[in-house]
Amino acid sequence: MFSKSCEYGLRAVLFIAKQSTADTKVSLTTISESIDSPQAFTAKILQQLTKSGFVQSSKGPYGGFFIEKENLPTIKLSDIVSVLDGDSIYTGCGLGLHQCNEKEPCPLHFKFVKIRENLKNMLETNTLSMVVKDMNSDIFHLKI
Amino acid sequence: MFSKSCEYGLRAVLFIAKQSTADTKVSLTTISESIDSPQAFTAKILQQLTKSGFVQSSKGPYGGFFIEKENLPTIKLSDIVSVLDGDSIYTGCGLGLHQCNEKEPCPLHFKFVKIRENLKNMLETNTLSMVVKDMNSDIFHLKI
DNA sequence: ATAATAAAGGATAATTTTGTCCTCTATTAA
DNA sequence: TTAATAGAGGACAAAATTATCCTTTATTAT
Ligand code: FES
Ligand code: FES
Repeated sequence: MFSKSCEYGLRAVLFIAKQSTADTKVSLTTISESIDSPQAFTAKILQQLTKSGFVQSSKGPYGGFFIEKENLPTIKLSDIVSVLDGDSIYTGCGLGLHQCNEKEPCPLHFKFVKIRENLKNMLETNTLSMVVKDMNSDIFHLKI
Repeated sequence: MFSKSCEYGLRAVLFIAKQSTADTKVSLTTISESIDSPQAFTAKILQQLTKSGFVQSSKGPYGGFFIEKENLPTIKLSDIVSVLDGDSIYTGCGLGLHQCNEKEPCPLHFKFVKIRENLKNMLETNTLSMVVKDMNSDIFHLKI
């Protein structure tokens, strides 16, 4: 469904978001150990997310990655997915036709659209605050 | 959502299925031109589908690919997807955790499961006959 | 039998994705 | 001002996916 980059990215963002509710910055090492992802690769992904402004970073001792608390309610999961995987998952044809539209649809278009809309809706209605709140229940995991 | 192999495979199967309702065998060349896919690559995909029994083939002049008419109502889209992409799309964790289950779910598990079930249900309830029937309406395309 | 047709299959290549390594830059504390 | 820490970024490497080429095998008509 998502690329590895996007999977790692979402897990990293959720981890950072959770820590940020307690004003805790987290280092790359902590992140990659906590979400069980390849460290250097995760660094690249976090670079994209900091460039796009959804994640903040600070260098040097006591530095690390964090998300501004006031942004947690406004950042949607779809924002992260868009940065890392683009929006072909929302707009692309499920059968790989070059353009997806109702005028020249593939035979599965109207069936795919429903599923795509479900996914889009789920990712757009869930903000980081909302997911982090769930994560207070300790049944949820970001690794293994 | 699907790999290129699976996209080409589904398009090829739908094309073959449509022709098979008129007892017409189709050659690789015809298929790849009709669905706008790389010919040699499509051949590999069709090999997998013939090995797995969903598609038939015959060599030599007047040969080509076809699907037994009586199988059209029983072959589901999910059968094709399983052959070409496996079933990780049905059972894998959306955030890439090694195992997806309700005991140690990722924070998006219960949201993902709904979407996965929608997709699974769509692919399992649509047989080749059903999709081919739609394809009689000439608004549907398999290329461009 | 022979030539033509068409799929099967092996080997290889190109491209994309995934992943690593090393140096540079910024920040902090001592 | 120096040493230590931590992200940024460039170069490179491995692996997986996508794609091509060529030979072999089977079938058909002549
Ligand atoms: S054209 Fe295929 S999903 Fe819209
Ligand atoms: S554990 Fe992530 S989707 Fe089930």
